[in-house]
Amino acid sequence: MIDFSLLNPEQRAAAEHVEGPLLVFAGAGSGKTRVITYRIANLIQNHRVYPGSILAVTFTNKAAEEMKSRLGRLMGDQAKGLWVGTFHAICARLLRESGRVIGVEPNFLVYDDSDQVDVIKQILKSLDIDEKQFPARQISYAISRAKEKLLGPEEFEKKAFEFFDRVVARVYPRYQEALQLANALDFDDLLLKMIQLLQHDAQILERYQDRFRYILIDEYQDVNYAQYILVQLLAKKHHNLCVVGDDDQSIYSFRGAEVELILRFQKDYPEAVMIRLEQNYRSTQPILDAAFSVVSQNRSRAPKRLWTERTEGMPLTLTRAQDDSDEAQLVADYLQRQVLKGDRTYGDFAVLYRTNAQSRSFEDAFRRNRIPHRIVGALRFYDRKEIKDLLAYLRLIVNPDDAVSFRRVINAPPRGIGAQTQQTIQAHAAIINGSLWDACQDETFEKRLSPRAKQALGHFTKMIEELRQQAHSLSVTALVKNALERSGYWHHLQMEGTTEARDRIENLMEFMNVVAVFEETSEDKTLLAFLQHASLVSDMDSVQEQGNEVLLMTLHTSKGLEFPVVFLVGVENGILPHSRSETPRDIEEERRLCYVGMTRARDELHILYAQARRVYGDFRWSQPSPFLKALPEEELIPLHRVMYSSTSAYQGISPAILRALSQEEYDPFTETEAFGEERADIRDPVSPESLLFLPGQRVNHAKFGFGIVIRTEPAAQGDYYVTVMFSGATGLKTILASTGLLKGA
DNA sequence: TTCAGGAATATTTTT
DNA sequence: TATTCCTGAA
Repeated sequence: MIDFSLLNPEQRAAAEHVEGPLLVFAGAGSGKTRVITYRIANLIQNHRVYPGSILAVTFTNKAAEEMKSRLGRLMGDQAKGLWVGTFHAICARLLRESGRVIGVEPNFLVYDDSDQVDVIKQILKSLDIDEKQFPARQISYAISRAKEKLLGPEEFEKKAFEFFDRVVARVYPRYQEALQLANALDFDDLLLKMIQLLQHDAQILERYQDRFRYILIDEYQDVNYAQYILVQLLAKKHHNLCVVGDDDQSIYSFRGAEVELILRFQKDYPEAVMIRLEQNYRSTQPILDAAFSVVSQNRSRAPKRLWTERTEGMPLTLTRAQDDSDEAQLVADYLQRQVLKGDRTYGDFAVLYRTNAQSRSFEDAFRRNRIPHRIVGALRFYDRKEIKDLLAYLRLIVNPDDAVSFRRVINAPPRGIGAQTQQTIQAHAAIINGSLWDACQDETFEKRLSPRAKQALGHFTKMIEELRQQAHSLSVTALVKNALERSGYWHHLQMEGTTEARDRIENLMEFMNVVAVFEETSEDKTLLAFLQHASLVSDMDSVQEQGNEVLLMTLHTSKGLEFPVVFLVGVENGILPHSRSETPRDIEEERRLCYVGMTRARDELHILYAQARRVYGDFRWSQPSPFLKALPEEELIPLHRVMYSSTSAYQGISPAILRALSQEEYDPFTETEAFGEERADIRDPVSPESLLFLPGQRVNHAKFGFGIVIRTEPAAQGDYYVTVMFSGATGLKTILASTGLLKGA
């Protein structure tokens, strides 16, 4: 039996809802996943719903995994047979099951964005369109947006009036043909084809409607139009649709997400029950208040406000830094102190920023200060060149007609098949109206090549052909090994001997681990199954294990996570909101981004901005973000005040006391005083250089002379002991940092 | 064919 | 400032 007593009344109402549409507004940290899992458990255990008739859709694999494991914990084997997965994974699975009737072969592979761009580049070349004027990326983006709106090439063509769109309209149909030829679907196609399938065949539609009697969509504020239509189709018959989301956390409109769709839910389903989860189990009240004051400036949002039982808490800090490196140094100083005092460990902190480029100054500062840290999500595992190359080999083994993979590996590593030869292949393929692979196999083709190229190409095709043969008998692990060896890829990397090559080799070995795990856990152990699996998981959760390190990430990647202490940095006009956001709609999304960042914080939230920063090389002045004007000013203190106050137990002390610690009133919006002066003024009494000692550092003592710091350990009252090895006969001594007898040397 | 150096370019990125 | 992509010389 499920114990509902752990839920608050609203959570419980949502979890106990059985029939009919349900809309749950689940604010940040409101226990959303708990509600979802309890509701599913309730359906199965108390209402005898067959697990296989429940469909739970998420946006990320991580969320899907999380849900599965929590369901498993809650009810063990009873959760078996549930459909839990991302939109894309579920569509892929269903299309393999019954996509044939609309011409989708079950062995299709999925093209990711860089594959798309590659295809489009080729098309641009063949159409003689200038890539400078019409970048492949932008065209691919335009096609993707069209598909999200369910516009096929013909429909798009009819609506394409602008110059750029006219070009897109020429590329789009060819792009589709190219995918068809390679038996590939892109991410958007997975949804598009699924919808086509359901609209094409009433029987199949009804079969799926009956199969998925209970549908649950997580993060509903992020659905795009295609996903919305798909959900409508599936839920049409039984109306047992539960959507969970938070319009305040909609930050993916550039990927096609439409907030309006969650706000419209009650119009779509007038009988829908609406529940708001407003109790927050994560942050302190000051943090929630500040976050609310920011996001409530938005005009288009459903009314709601988070509250918590954690009414006491450290007030936010708002700090103006001199420039970006000063900003990073301030953060480094602050967190280093907390760790030295024993109040926190490195893993308690997260630095959140708007753009990836901002990570640089923090990396520099953290490295300088020997602060363990990790940048999250900058380069995804499957986006690495070596991994993509290897995957291309594997895809080519499964399907030699895959043009993208063919081009990718034909000369990687360099094997003497250069641009000239590749062009010849391309041209011949066009003549015989076949794939690149077909062209190489064609008898009349060889005459067109130089002997040298002929030999090189012969080696290549023979190698692929042999690997293809082996695919029937060998395990994926063995195939991967063979592919790396036979292709010369492995050897090539080994020869290079650079650190970079070493990294690549390491990544490839990590990849082999992934393969091994797949072979252990998957039922279908074929290479095809592996590729299909790999194309839908990008983040590789397995290598993301936590260490005790400060995490750095963009605001986007921070969604769904939480940290004891959050530094929200670079909160400046032009960065947050970003200068590229123009319309009021854009600005509202930027504000939500700010809100998402703020609500990641459990105990402490520190907001920083710089007066100037280096942008693409040159210095530029910045202004604080207009979003900050919404913050309750009387609650704000700059970080220096907290840092250099003699009170160690800053946690839990009242805002009044903290304010009293500061000598003067602090107004974050006046730009009058010279910052340098203010800074010196604050730092002088106890500058960080004089109090912060790290192992390995050289120091000078008033009496003992020179020495090297061996270790530091927390003492009372925020102070700490520094153990130093002094030169000469003095040897080891332990000195209390606050005595001020030690100086950096 | 390859590789080195110069020009162009630089939000966010669940799948 | 860094990175990527493209062009021209060896």
